[in-house]
Amino acid sequence: MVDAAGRRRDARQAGAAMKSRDAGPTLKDVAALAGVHPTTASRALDPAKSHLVSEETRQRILQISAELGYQVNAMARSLRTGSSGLIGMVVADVSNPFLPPILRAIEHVIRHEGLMLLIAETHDDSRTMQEILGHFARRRVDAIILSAAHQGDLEVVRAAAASTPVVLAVRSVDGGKFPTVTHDDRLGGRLATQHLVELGHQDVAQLRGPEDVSSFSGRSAGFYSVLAETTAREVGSGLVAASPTVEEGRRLTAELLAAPGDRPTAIFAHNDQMAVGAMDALREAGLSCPRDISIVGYNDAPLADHIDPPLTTIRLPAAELGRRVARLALEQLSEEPVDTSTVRLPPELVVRRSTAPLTA
Amino acid sequence: MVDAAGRRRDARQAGAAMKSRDAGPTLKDVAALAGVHPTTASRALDPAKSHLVSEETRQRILQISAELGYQVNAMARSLRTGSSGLIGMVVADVSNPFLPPILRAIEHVIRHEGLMLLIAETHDDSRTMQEILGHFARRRVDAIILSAAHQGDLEVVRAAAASTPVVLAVRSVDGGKFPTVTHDDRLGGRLATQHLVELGHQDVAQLRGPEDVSSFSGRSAGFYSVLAETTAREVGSGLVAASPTVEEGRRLTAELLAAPGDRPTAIFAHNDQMAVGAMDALREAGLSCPRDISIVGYNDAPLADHIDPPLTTIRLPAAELGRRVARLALEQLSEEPVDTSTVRLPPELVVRRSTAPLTA
DNA sequence: TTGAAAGCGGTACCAA
DNA sequence: TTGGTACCGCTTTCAA
Repeated sequence: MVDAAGRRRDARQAGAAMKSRDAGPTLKDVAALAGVHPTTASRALDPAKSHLVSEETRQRILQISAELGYQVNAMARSLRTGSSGLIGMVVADVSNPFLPPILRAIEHVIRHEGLMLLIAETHDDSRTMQEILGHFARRRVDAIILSAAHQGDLEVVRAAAASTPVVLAVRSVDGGKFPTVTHDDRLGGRLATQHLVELGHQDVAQLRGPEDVSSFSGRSAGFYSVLAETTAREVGSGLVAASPTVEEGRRLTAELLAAPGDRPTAIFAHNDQMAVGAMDALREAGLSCPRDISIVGYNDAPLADHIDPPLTTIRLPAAELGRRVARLALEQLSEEPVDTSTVRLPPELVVRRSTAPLTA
Repeated sequence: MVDAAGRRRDARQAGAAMKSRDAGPTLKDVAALAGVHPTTASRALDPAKSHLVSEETRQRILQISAELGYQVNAMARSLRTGSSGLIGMVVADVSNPFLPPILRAIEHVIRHEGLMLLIAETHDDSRTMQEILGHFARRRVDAIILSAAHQGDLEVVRAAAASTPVVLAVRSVDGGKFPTVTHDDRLGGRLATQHLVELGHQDVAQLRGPEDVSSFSGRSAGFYSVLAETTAREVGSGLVAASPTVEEGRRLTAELLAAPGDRPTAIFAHNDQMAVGAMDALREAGLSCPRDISIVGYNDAPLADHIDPPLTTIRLPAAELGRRVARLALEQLSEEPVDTSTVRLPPELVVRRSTAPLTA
């Protein structure tokens, strides 16, 4: 067996039988076997420049490259060209059911352009986010898609944006000038609340997510904007979940039901998990949904249509959002002037059986 | 404003106002400002070697580095050291609900070691998988975690493993010698089927996932192994889903119910989505679960405990599986002899209300 | 159409 | 403890 490179093989003699995987052919190897200069080999293998090489030598190089199983070293290339071909994506939590469809759309667009997506989770921890942004900076990602921002992260995001283009997805940040694609949480909150009011409900509660996340503050704003236009009123205003989980939804609702004073006849939960938790709490209190209390969720999570009762909820335009975010991120790669406006896609109301007219 | 590097700034004059983000300080800049050789700066910034530098100069270098906001160029470093610090993870579909907890565990371990996880989806398409493996190869990932393999991918995986250590997760591949961590699908299939048989069911059907995926063939094997030990028999053996979705579960079950001959009194669905689809089909046929037919799912997806009726299912040891996979992948980075044995973690049965004793 | 030289930003190795 | 040199693998620029 001929060793094209003839380097580093002595290690075999010295050490114990090492895996032979370490080396891998380089462009130099390909060039040597083809009897050309590395530059020529480089040109032949680059579709954008292969026209500079005679058809004959091009074919020879291509064939040898294939025979050797040559794969360019992306790090060497990136170092030289200044572009890593990586887009960094920061999410709060992959298991949040609205994310996968968005990720899928983004990845589709990104990979179509020959780039790769680097995904990392913050678990809504600001320090973790900073760590991740550091990683991304060191890897010289070409752009960052950030869908894990809290309002308090403004300065951190600004710092990251100083060295790498940043696009905000899903969650916006006030005060910064970042290109953003989200969906209209305020409208979503309005749709949910309006639906309840139209069903005749006058005593409405909401289960709020953390208010320093734009998604949740937007939903709250929508909720209040509808109340302001009607005679309906909020019951129990302090219901903010530390994290918007099933368990928190259950706990907050149990508190709400146990509190003295009026009981709501409808609840707007800021996501489906909390809505489901609310259902649990009702059941434990001997109440029934929707007979005693109507519930609206948010996100239209998988199986939300199969729970008992099927959940009325708000659906996001996930695929469209993902595509837009990806395209926006790609636009940042060119030297064009950056559009820092915010795109807000409209969500829609999905009516199922967890909501019903108020029974006098 | 002083430019430490003094390079490439003329571009500003020439072109239109460009983003000033392109440059970023280099090690050379740090060294120059600190009045030392780049080598010394490199050592000072590497915790493993900073003891080779006098405390005084070390502090100076650290401070200047911080002031400049210096971030090492990971590509340059990797090129020289031969290690990219990336682990490539190939999954079939991020939205598959059993994945996020596994990803989380893997990411936790990986990031703890200072590495990053590169995640890509195949959508169960073999060509896409090859593309992804190509990407990973070019980026010189230090190891690949593959949880998207089909039995037919043996050669492709082997090829990838020739240049990069590969660890199989969740799905195993017959015939190759790859270190593997999965859970025991055969046992899971047995637990589900045994549960049904113990409830008195004699006419049992299964909704099978694609049989070229080890997860599903394992579950089938478990199913049949229990039948062979009892007097129970399978109803309608040809029920293989093209993809294991709610809709496919509904369709196959509708077919099953419409077929002439005996009707099963229990169904083992190879995942929760198909189980839910089966429930839909029952309802459409005017039947009730579990009164007429008991149903067992697989994976214990989020909200599986809240659907109507709450789903009896099999739960995977996701976090443990993720940790093991990650550790196994990290082990491959050292030159140790590789352990190619397969670890199979035990799943557990979660009994809810979609299964009930056979009513004579 | 091809080649030569330089350099991207670091680190390994050896010398001082 | 510090510096000098070479080089990781590729692409760019300029010359032939």
